[in-house]
Amino acid sequence: MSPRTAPAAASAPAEMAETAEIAELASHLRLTIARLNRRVRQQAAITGEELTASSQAALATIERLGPIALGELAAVEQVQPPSMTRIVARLEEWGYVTRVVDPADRRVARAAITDAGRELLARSRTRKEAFLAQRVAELSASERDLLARALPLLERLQDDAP
Amino acid sequence: MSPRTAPAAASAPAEMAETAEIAELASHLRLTIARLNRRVRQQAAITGEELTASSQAALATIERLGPIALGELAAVEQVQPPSMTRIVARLEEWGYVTRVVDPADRRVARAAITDAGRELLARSRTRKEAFLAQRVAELSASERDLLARALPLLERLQDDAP
DNA sequence: TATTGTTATACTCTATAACTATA
DNA sequence: TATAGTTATAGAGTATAACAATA
Repeated sequence: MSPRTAPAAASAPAEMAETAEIAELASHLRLTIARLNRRVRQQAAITGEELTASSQAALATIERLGPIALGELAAVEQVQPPSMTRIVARLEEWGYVTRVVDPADRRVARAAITDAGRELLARSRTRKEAFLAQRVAELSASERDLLARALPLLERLQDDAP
Repeated sequence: MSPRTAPAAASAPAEMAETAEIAELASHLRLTIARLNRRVRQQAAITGEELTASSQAALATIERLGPIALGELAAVEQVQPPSMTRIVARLEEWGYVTRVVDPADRRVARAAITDAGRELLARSRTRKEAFLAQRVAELSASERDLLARALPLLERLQDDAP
């Protein structure tokens, strides 16, 4: 079974307190995520990061899921198809992906990563000069460990249909 | 002293591995934060959340730091002054804040929260129907605890000048 | 002159609606 | 007809540059 628990209602005092605590945590998380995201995006613009977070996330997914249909990619990345069309068009323009029409069903366009794309991802993953990496480096080892363990939870919060 | 450590360079093999791990963590964190933020924003738009994350974050800071000058508020929220002018103008329009000109220095405009603003914040903090709150509720108690402990770290990553 | 905030303008990201090509 | 993707268009959020008011 899954490690998730889903309280249906809050009746006893303890459960009500828990519900309030959950709502508070969610609210706090939302604000923190938004602020941190803004900060990172701004800093990336200033220091001339190579890709925006959306483009980089799409590229990472293209690398991970091989030649992937744009519709599927849009679903994975939680954006609408037209947005993904744009993102992939730009990645292609810059030489990080290629688009191949599926021979079996010529309506389908698949995106595949290029060597340049792979190099870019590898580079960004080891960029120790980037803003966020510098900040992470300022944490203690145990704090980084805590962050690393919390990361899968953040990913799960955004996953589709539980 | 602070619990932070800042390795100046990576010379020994162990340090190099650590540096790579830090960069990887930062990269992963960036992508996760961006995706989660996108998801939350999108969902908020769909379900008609009362305020966007930026506005709500600004409002929360106005509540916390009392009548605050717009420039200071912009610095705290990590946005440029013109952006904050817009955000506060909208909050004022909707009746959640008031703007008062500082009598001592009439160039300064201070934003203060209204009763309606306080009520809105309280409401949003206990909104258990919101997308993120539902997802957080699906975590186990120990997972929520982990998240709660990681949150201050995320806040510190975005703080100014280490 | 220097500082605080505003106005004017533009850019990026993303969405919805309408369209094209293929099945 | 139904589906995959694209084009056209619009809106939110934020930035920079130029400006006004006050010190």
